[in-house]
Amino acid sequence: MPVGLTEQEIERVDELVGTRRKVARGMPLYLSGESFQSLFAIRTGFFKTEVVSEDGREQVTGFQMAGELMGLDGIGTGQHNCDARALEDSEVCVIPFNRLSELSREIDTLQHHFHKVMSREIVRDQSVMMLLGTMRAEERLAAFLVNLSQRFLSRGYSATEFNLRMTREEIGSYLGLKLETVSRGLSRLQDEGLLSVSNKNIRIHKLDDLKKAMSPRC
Amino acid sequence: MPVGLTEQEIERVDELVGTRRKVARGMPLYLSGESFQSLFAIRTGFFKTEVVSEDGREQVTGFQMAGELMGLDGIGTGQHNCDARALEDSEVCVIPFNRLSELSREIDTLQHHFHKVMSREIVRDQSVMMLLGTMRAEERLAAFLVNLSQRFLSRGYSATEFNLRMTREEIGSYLGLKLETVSRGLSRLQDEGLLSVSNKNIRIHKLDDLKKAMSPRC
DNA sequence: ACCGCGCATTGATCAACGTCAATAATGAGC
DNA sequence: GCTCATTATTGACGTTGATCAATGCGCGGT
Repeated sequence: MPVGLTEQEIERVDELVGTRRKVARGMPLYLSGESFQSLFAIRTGFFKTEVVSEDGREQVTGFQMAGELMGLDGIGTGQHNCDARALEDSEVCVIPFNRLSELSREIDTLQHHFHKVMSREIVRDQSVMMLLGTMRAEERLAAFLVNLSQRFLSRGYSATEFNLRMTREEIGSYLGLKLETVSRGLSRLQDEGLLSVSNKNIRIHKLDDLKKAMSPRC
Repeated sequence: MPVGLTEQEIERVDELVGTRRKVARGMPLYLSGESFQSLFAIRTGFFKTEVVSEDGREQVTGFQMAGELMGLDGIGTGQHNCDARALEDSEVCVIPFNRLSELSREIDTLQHHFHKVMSREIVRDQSVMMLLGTMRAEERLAAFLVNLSQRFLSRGYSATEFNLRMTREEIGSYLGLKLETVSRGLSRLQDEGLLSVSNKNIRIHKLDDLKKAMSPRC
């Protein structure tokens, strides 16, 4: 949350958070087409966001964890443009968007912070475009795991040992691969000694080499 | 530009636009790493945005035309995160970001409009992710052409006859394909009678069928 | 108007990934 | 603790798009 606020301002930002909401594993936080009213800040848990095209194609557009903001895609049209679904039992803070708008008009630090969050989401999406447009299957997997690793680390968890919350199919959808290719890729990274896979449990042995595996074949 | 403003507000939004800037074909509007100060609204011309990864990979992340806003990616870090380059001689309005921030704190219509623009950019990026993640080469090409067609139409130009401003290689980079694949795809769409290609000139004969060509094989 | 280089097209071959299929392992629910 | 459905692994094979290569064309610059 933004720093550099007066105590009074902090109080007002606190009261901005309307309610909390629990979302059980597998349940939607919101669905595409629903009216957009609020943003959601994840307190605990893990989500995926997924877009469904007219012809029925599904694409996972991201995995979100504690501290991240969801729902930004709904501002433009007033309707949510993707489904957000909990991958484990989760809890979110509900942030009514019109109150956020009002308050950010009064507290410029809040305004600036909000703009930064939106901009970073754009940059994140662009790096996924790069991944999908230019990387080979094993490189995508390595990039995906390194990204997860860094995000766990920044939350105080281990960067080298964690449990995946999503299935191979969901990983594949996110990375533009089929689930079999994801499975083979993980097996291959394991064979190369970079990590151990046991179902959803990942132990990274050589994080440096995994980072190198994001780049074209050595 | 936003509607529903008083005359006084319109004046103030007008004075927000600091200067204009001309960018010759091939020249950068900004480069990755440069300090972010302003957003740019395209008055005339055509741009591409491109990200370059650490290991040297390049990915075109979008093509922008008159009326569209560029530079949103720089807000989060204070530095531009991609290159923006003119594909033809162009002119932009320079919008100093700190003045936009101030003014949007006073004019809520402006604030809301700005938030919508950012949100739509996120949604646009997600639909590119869908394209890159799930579509086959010819489907991507069809989707690309249909998108261009609609954007020309909404600007008062022909939806069925236009000139591409970018090379096959740039199209390929955007679509996650090699330039040869782009060329073959265009030839194939031509053979199927959906359109005519003559270098950069495109004439769409069957827009409906082209839209259908975005979906999996019939 | 001309020249030259960048851009586009097309063909042949190849590798990566998808598809289809069979089996195994896991864990959620009773 | 057991069972079944879901998820994951692995193999064999097919297809798509990448790669390599050669040729032709057009347009920008002088």
